[in-house]
Amino acid sequence: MKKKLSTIDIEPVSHQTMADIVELKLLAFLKKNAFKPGDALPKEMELAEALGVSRNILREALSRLRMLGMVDTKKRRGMVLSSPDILGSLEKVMDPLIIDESTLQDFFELRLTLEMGLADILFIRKTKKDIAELEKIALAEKVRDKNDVAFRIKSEVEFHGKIYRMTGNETMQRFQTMLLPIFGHLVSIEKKPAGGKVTHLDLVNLLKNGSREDFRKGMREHLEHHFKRIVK
Amino acid sequence: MKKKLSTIDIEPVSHQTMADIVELKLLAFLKKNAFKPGDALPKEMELAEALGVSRNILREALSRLRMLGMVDTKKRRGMVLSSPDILGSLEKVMDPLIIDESTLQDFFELRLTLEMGLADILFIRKTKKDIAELEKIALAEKVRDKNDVAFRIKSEVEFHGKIYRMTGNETMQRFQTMLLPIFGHLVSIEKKPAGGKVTHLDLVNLLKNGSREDFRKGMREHLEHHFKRIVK
DNA sequence: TTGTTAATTATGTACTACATAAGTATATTC
DNA sequence: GAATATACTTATGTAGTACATAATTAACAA
Repeated sequence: MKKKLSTIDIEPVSHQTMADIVELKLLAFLKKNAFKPGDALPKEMELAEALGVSRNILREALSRLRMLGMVDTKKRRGMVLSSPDILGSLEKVMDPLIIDESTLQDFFELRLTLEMGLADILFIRKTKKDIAELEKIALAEKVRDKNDVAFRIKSEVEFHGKIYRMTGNETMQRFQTMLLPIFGHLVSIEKKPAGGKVTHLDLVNLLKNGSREDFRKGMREHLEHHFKRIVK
Repeated sequence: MKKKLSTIDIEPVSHQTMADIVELKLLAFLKKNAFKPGDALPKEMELAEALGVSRNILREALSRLRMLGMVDTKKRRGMVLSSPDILGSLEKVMDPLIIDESTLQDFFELRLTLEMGLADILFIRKTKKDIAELEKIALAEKVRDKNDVAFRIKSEVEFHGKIYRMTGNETMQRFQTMLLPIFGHLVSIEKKPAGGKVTHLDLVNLLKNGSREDFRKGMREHLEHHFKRIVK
């Protein structure tokens, strides 16, 4: 699915460098030995010798694992395996400008899918307090000029962001925040004032008084505009 | 939310190394100059000098970007920015053994949310051929012993994997594949024979003859067992 | 026990040297 | 003159050495 720059659709020969290989070997080493977070790793020199590469190369590979948050290193003390920050690397790469079109579309759909699936968790975790806050956001829109594009976008982000926060799922939340630029990038081209028949306020009321399914149907209507973008 | 190994919940002082800083500076440099895939980057020595670090350090940072698939380097030709493989880094880190419990739970919920949201795209993209293949998978389960755990798991993976493939969304598909080990890890503890009142075959029929909402309700029933795991 | 100092050591950074592959220019052949 | 072969150049890939730095340990003093 990855779009090639050239017209010839052929995979270039893989240029595996030593760092690439060492990285894979380290990952395999960690999995094979069932290392757990907190476990101490061998010293750089020991690893380098065992792998038969220079300390330079080893450090390039280690640097990658460090970036992923998989290993922590402290001077003198050595290296320890740690719980990686899963989404950290994703965040670094999430730039609409360098992601190819087809993947952008994929993420767009992924976000819509999430939004449609939120109802279940939402109805398990929703609290009166959260709903009140959400309502406040929705109400603030009423008093504003509907043609104020900047405000509309800000409000849109705020509302849906709040919904994700209401799930209590930090990962989901981060994921959504990460997807925002993509969403913005894709819909920025559109000129329509967006928003379907179901408003944010309607959604709040469905969350308050409606059923899970009612809310979901409302959300679907609300997102109808975006679903138009999905083609067979 | 990140669980600490120690009982003392305090953030350790950040040990930013030169490689960390250079990595960030490079990312900022790329974004600021609005580099697009295919654009040529300055040479290593030029970058190193501009940043005031040794070539070693620069290469550690570049190695990270290379891993992310953001830059491609060829001898003599230099470096070019490229469309990163977004999920590539995620796949490397997705190891249930080293991910902390709370994040695992988050991903579990994320997967359920996706599954519940799939109906919309599914009903846009479904084809007779795909449904027939899905039915074949579901039918194969009938003739097998229900206590054959290995087969049950394999079939479960196959069925839901097929559903994701039916979306035509490669990213979503990869994402699901990536989440499988986590799912497996979390449900491996359970002894129940899983499976709610709605079977795979029921889902196939709903996909064939039912509405979007019918299918979604069926899916919810089918996953009810898993939703039990989600607590307030 | 507490506090200070010195020695130790593994990581962090810099620098040099050379190998290698991929362009570029030159020379050769027909 | 076009095509091929050759030598040259250059930027990345890898190796090795040297030293700075911070954290740990040990020894010692108050």
